Amino acid sequence: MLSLHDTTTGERAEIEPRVSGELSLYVCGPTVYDVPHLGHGRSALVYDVLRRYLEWSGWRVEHVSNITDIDDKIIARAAESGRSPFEVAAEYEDAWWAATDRLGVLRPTHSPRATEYVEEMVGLISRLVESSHAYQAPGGVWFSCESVPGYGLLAHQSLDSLRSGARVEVDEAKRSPVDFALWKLAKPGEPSWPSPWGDGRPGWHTECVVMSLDLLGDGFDLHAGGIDLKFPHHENERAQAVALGNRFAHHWMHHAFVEVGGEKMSKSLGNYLSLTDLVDKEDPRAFRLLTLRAHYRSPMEVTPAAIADATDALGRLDSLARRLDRLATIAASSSGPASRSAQHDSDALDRFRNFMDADLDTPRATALVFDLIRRANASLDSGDAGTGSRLGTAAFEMAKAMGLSPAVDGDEVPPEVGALLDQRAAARAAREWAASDALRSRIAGLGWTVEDGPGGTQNVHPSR
RNA sequence: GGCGGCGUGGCCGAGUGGCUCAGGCGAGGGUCUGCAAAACCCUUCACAGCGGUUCGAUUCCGCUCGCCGCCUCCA
Repeated sequence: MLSLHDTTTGERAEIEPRVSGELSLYVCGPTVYDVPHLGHGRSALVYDVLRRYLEWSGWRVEHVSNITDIDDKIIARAAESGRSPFEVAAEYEDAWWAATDRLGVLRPTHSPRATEYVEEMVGLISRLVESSHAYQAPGGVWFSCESVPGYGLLAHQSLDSLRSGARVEVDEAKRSPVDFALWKLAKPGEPSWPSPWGDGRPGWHTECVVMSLDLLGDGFDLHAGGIDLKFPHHENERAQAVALGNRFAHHWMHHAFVEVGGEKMSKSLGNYLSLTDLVDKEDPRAFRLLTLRAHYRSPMEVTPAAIADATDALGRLDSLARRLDRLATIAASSSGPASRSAQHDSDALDRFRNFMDADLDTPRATALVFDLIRRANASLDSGDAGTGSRLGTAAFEMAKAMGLSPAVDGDEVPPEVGALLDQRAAARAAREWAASDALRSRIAGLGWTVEDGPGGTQNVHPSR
């Protein structure tokens, strides 16, 4: 049974879903004002792995992740580029899906946009005003944090200490520095929606409350996001929901940052790497493997060396896959009984489940995969095809449960490469090694790697 | 100031009160191969510092040093 570290208690707790075998999951998605960076990619991957693992285990996962498509930063971006905020949001939402698709992240079951929920947000804010949890002031409507008992649950701080540490200016007509905007009145030229308090737009913290409750219902199982969202964003979401009598999320989980030289990667620090660039230039699986090898609650560095490291490691996965494919082809063509339906190694799969169930210990799960790869190769080397494919199949099964698949060399060898391979086979048969080596170089120049075995050329695949 | 976290071998990065102290990458040596590649085997290796608890600590406690995050928008 899956247990996860819960932010509210600071302890690991077993996930007890509302409906057995089903997880309702809400993940805070991106504000689409720029291309996504590696930190956003990690976020998408962490919850993709959670979801895939649960689905692999037979659960049904209702996964909601929002798109914040109206926000001060989007408006600012639009202003500086002479476009409408809606054009800006659409462009970067496209970039978001394109990048996460390349990462192999499953699309959420629902991905609501903030602008689709403005009416509902106005309704929620109205109820907060009516129940005196919110107040109108110049500039908009504000939420009164001290009106909610237990404010600070996620921050693990009392309202007093939050108030004294607040770094925000106390102007803005706020009654308390911790209070936050529910509704921002529009300045001239800004996009706006009608409301009882005047035309304006919702504050950021309200959309997730409305959308999660609408799509998942109260008491949904798990609310998740980056550690920076813990406070104030999630605290404020919870405060609104609780103020209106909701239980809100049952469990809370937060993942750590991608860092650069020990510092948080962020737009404001200017030290970010674009996710879009990464998935264009590198094997997207390398980034997934890196996120798997670091625990989700630990910070991780993503350097070019780390990407190269992970890419090389993936080579082990791919090369075993080719080796087993070859074996299966041989077995199939000889219609022999050998290793046709390879059985999983159930002991290994049990260990895998234990690791994953223990707060998603993907580092150990990944280590297990690579250990199995080594053992599978060793078995194959010793001629034990049955054990080799059993272990290898288990490794691939686990990798799949974490969203990692061997690269399939689907594309056929192009004719010019095929011709060179034929020439090389002839040269080798004639023991003309110099000619053979020259041909291998030419083939490599065309982007293909040749691997020979005792009986001749065993494998040709695209170089990486 | 409050709250939270980090400091592991050449590098990345797990984990644990003692047992052969993950895994990947790298380096060196082997096996295999015409040579390579791939694969396997072997070697290399650590727990920031100082105290304390303990039969025994990298793992627990305290302190020191260094670093980071949140308390403002942020995955």
